[in-house]
Amino acid sequence: MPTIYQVAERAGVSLSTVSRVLNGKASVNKVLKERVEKAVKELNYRPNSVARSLANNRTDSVGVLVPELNAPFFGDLMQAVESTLRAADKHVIISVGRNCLETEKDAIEFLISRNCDALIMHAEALSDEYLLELNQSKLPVALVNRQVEGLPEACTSLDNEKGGYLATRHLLELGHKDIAYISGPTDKCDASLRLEGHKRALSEAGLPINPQLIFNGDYSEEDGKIGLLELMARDVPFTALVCANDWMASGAISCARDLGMSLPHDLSVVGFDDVVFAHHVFPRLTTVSNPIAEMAEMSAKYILNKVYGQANNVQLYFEPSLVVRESTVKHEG
Amino acid sequence: MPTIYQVAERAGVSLSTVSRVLNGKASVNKVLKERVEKAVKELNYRPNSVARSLANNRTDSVGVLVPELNAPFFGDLMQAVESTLRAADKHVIISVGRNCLETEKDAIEFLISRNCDALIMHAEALSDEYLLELNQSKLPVALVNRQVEGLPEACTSLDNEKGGYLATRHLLELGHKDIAYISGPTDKCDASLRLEGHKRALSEAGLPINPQLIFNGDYSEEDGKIGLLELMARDVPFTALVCANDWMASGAISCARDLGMSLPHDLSVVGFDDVVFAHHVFPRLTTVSNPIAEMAEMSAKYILNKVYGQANNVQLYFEPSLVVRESTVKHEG
DNA sequence: TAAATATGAGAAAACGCTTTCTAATTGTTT
DNA sequence: AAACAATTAGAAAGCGTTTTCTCATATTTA
Repeated sequence: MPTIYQVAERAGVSLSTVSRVLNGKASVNKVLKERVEKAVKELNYRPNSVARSLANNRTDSVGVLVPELNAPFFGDLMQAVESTLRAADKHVIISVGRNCLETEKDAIEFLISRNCDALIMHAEALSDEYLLELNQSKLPVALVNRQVEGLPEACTSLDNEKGGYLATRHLLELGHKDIAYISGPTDKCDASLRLEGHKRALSEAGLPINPQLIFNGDYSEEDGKIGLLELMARDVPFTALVCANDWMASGAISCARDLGMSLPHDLSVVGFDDVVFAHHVFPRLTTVSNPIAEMAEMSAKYILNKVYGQANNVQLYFEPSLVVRESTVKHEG
Repeated sequence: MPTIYQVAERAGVSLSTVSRVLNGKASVNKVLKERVEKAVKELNYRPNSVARSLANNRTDSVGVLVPELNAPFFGDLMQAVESTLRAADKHVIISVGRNCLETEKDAIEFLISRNCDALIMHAEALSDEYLLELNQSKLPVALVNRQVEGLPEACTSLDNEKGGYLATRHLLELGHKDIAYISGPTDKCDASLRLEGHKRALSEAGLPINPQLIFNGDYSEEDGKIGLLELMARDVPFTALVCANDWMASGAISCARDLGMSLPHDLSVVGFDDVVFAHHVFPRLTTVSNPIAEMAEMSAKYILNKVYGQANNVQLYFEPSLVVRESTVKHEG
């Protein structure tokens, strides 16, 4: 590997001059500049990014923390972040947090020890305070799909309340009056907001909120199944079901079918997130779109602005929309 | 951020000594060692990984190239690589190749410019020669799910031929005699091997190979649909269908249902890969498992051995197995 | 034309480590 | 007890850049 010295020697200039033409920050005599460029080509010189980082105190790398990698939702997130950052010649260091406080902290320590210039994360276990402190003391952070108090411009988020509202209103418009709800873990704000939206839709329609029709799940497919079984065991009839994410919707649907129900006729189901498999489930799932890829892209652009001096427009707040497929039908009667 | 100098000063030793206790390579007087460790704690010192890399000429980072990130198959791969490498304190730099020669080359250039110590890739467009040269001249590579001539120990792969064979034999055992096949792109060796396996199963059963029952797709969901339509248009009856991956199987299944067929009764379908959504499709998909996560883990371990002096056992060759679910049933009659 | 200012290029320090080389101290052998 | 070997610590060079500082040359102004 040739170094900047060999380039300088070959071009007959000092290494400072080479550095200057490479970085284009200071003006260099045209003749010398051309000689340097020629030498760079001939030697096939590529600057050593490690040495550059040491001198610069920046690594051009951004740490990304996600709960897991083998899930469609986070795949979309990663894809968007990678391509946005890559286009700016930054690289992405990934790290997995498993939705667990310890692991998330570890992962962040790991990324810090790797001298990332910034962090983009979809972190669920970490407290607001921790994130605030991190952002102030160590390095800039961007949060995807989460609001944290005190970091208004660093957070992209979705109007989850509206999402829950849209899901339920859709069912109401189809004539359903008895609507069950399988929630995500209510200590997570997205889950509780979705539930809020559901309740608001019911209230607006003048319908009561029956706690017997609400089950708290953990967002897993398994809990979709368990939730449906539990709701049915309570013996309060319902003709439609809203699930706080697509995984639980899928679990509930296959459970319903195993129970001998005919879908969507016997039960209309709405999901949330519109992940890639939503149209693989049968009947194809009516769901609420979650623009995770766009949110992730905006988080990346925010970092590009904040840390690398770019000037992209960034949108922080996103609206969900309803995607009507075949898992919901008019209530007859 | 404290540097090694401040630690040395505080401990009253030279920075060489600090370095030695940190790296544990040379022996250091017990008293001094303790003083250094105390100073490290008190200052909360963390070595600067960039400076270390510059002195060391290694970055403890491994580049990973995948065609895409928002697909379950590659999510599994990434997850396995990340956790294996992370456990060894190496970090993963990701890069996306889009299955396109230009992009894959770009991605590799990008990773090289980032001074990765090694590359792990699922590359489909790059030629064997290119990979060989890369491995010899620049940096060690590991190939996931691909055989390349001349790099026997660097490749993990699956017995695709056997996978195709298993899929078709399963249908034969269920009494099917007229079995259609939707292949992947036959210029990719995994696709052509799967097809070989299919043919061998037919031959062993004494059945003819009818080219009218074979359609060449491109592994996309869309082509599963197109393939089924085309096969049916050819007017050669069949009661079962093998698809060279789960995406095409899913496309074919939903197309069949749209055509008014009742599955699995009217058509048994087998997929390939057993990706996460295979059990979301209805009927739940019978498919051939592809141990991509294990292959990826082994590729990571190979790199750990080769580049970082570890001594893991690595398995390079994997056997697929059949996962029977509900999309295949006995042929009646 | 002389003095003052701009411009461009080289020398050298700095970034924070690892590692080789040298010197000093300790322990071993006869 | 003297000579030698082994062990351990410090000094300093090196990794490949960026950037500040300095100086020489070119340009402008009076």
